[in-house]
Amino acid sequence: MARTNAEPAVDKRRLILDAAVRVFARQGFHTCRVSDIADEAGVAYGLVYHYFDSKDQILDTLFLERWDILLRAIQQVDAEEIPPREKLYAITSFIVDSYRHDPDLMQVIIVEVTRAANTFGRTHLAHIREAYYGIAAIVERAQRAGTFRSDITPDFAALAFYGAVEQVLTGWIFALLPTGEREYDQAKTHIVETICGGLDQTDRTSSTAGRAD
Amino acid sequence: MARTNAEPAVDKRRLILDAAVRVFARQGFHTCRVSDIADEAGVAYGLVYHYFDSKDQILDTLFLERWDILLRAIQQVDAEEIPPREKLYAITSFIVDSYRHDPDLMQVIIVEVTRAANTFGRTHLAHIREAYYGIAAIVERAQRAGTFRSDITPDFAALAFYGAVEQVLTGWIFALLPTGEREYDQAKTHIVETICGGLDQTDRTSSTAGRAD
Amino acid sequence: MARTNAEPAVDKRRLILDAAVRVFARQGFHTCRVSDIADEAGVAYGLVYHYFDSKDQILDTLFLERWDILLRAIQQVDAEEIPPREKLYAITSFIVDSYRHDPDLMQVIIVEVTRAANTFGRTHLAHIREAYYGIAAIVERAQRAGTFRSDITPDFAALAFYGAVEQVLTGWIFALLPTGEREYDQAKTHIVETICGGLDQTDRTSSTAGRAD
Amino acid sequence: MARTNAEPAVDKRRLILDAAVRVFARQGFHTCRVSDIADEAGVAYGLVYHYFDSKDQILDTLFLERWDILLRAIQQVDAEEIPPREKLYAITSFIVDSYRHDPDLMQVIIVEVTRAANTFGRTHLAHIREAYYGIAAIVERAQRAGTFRSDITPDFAALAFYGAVEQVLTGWIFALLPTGEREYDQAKTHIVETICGGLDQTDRTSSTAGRAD
DNA sequence: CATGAATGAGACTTCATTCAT
DNA sequence: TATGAATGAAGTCTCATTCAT
Repeated sequence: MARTNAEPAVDKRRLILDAAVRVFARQGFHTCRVSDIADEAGVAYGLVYHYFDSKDQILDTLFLERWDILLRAIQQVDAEEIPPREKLYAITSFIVDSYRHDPDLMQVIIVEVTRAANTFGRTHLAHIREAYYGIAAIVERAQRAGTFRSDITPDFAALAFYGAVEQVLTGWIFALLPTGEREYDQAKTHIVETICGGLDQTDRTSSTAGRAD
Repeated sequence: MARTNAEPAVDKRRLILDAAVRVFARQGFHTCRVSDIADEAGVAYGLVYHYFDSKDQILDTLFLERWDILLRAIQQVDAEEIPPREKLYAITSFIVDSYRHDPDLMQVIIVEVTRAANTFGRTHLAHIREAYYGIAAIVERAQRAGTFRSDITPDFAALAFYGAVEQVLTGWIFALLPTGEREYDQAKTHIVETICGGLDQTDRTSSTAGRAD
Repeated sequence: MARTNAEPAVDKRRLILDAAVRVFARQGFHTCRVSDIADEAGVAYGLVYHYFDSKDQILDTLFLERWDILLRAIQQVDAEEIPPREKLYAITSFIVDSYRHDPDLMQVIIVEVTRAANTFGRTHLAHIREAYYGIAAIVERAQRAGTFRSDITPDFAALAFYGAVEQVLTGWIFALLPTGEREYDQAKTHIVETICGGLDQTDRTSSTAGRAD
Repeated sequence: MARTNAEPAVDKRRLILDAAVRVFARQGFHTCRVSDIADEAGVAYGLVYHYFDSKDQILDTLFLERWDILLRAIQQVDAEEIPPREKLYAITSFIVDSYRHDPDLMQVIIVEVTRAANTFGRTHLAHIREAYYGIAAIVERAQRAGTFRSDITPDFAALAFYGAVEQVLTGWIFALLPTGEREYDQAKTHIVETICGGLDQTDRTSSTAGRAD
């Protein structure tokens, strides 16, 4: 008779989603069973199907929730009046911080969706592509402004940039690269430096927005 | 009475491997059944298990066969006395040409192994890592020679470089980028230009070994 | 609105076990399929795996359930203050009555476990051995009391006794011996008479606890 | 051009049978594959099927070869003019010595045929039964001669006797009883003593044909 | 006789999803 | 909402047997 308002004590739907993140990260989407998620969330098996139509839909939900935030971030960054290099830095920073704050979720999104080209990657190709387009738009504008070289197509540049970022995150996920606060911040600079400045030794007087460490 | 030597008329094992490449590329590893491979190869179901212990082992075999060739190519390139930028170009060229000559096989390797971080990628992590190390070694040497900047770790640079290459191939596989002879050759230059020269507009008089288009 | 307690209308697990007894007895463990059990029980295929990990585990469960009862019976008999011959009679009686009351179950236990030395018999050797030990303990005590001769080791006597009992049941199972209420009761006496009294003609004034027929 | 007579250098058929005995004893009939037998025999896979119609037939052959020898031995024993107790001793002795001389073969016959009631035991029931009948005939004659008691049917006595023998062999096979030359000889006496003399303590002046140890 | 590659039916087990309560 | 028992389709792998050489 207590709680009479509509708000439930706990949002079971959220409970399930959060549990799914942990389970997917730990066991992988295909290897885990729906019962593992229910167990992790501490809810009954059937309740998962009360809130979600399928196991797939849980991952879809997790991905879309987060990816939309990323897309909006990219758009927002592009709208700002800052140099393109800073825009790319901002995007890199957003992604890296996303991993820093919730490594499980980002691992799931990258490993199970973005890199899972044959399954969810294919399903969400349109969404994923939008991120590329957003980045390509930044590149294109920079090219028109003369800040970026024009002999590399924006699409291509966007792919290379995103590929580098994703690979670095994959490196963290699979312990190919050291992790840590310092590494995360360095990575932001290094990615942008690599993609914008290139690996070649040149006379460098300015660095990425003074963030060089 | 012809063929009297021990060589069989057709190498059924090879037949199965080649069929598996087509089936994996078309349907994906997890989606296809072993019978699909047998049907595609035109052999009996059981023969697949005569030559391979499991469905997994078929993919393992395909991956290892090809990946070892890549690893050797990287080592060979590193041993040559050419500028680091040309080394990276040679590696990129090798990978892109591999895709050009057998897109199905490269698709399978990338989509089902290299990017399938939670399944085969994990199994073959050690092999995959060796490619990174090979590239990192090239970067490191270039840094010591003063040709590459030294503020980006070789491991990091290798990951970014390989990430860009793989993402471009993924772009072709999923039609995010246009394909074609011209595109393949351009991609080689662009990847190296992006990673080595950077996206920034600078005074560029020389390009990658005269291969600029 | 009737049944409101947690007790299910029918215990499906029990339903499956009982069906398995009938199927194993009719077709043999190796010859039957899991679907045969499910069909016999009138449940879905998957439910069998909801309650049991494997087909093997079903047989294990059936065996262990029943064998533990036998072991307890042997222990109980040994604890009583009756002559050793009566103890052996009680054990024989218990086994024979088990067969009388549920011939299918006893057939399964004997044919598929106890006599299946290479498969389940090996798995449950420790349990089976315990029965021998229990019988051997009775023999040993009788030898110390001077009731049984001491030149035959208890282990050996136990094996011979159990072997005779099991062979008689096998005789019933495979129609080598006539079955029926009368035969079951006679068998009890005859087994004990044979093992304790021997086949030799002697001056016999007393028989097994007055149960001679 | 050497060996021109019809006799082959080695009897491959025998080679296969002997190998099968070892493989069946080691791995069990159901657990081993036909290729295991071929490997053990050092012959090609297909040759097994040149000499035998099926895997089953190999076991059938092994069993029948040996069992016929046993049946003949029983008949021969029964034909002799010796006391029934000595007849049973002779049969026991024959079986125990068979195990002593070729434990693998006897293990296979007992474990895979005689005790495998649901598979080969059923197939060869008629043959197995003949052994019981042979023993029962001895008992019956002894009953008519007044040497054996008449209140136990010959069939029943035969089953009990054979059951005890088989169980003792099973005890050796599965290490429930100690093995060794001494144990084998003692077992002969003990089995006959148990079945003929009984476990009861009585005034015993004569033992089994002076073979008591 | 001898070889071993080739065949293909068969059975277990998994697990996402449904549904009655 | 909440529960978890019930469903059944799907796919891998085994291995006895056949057959071309």
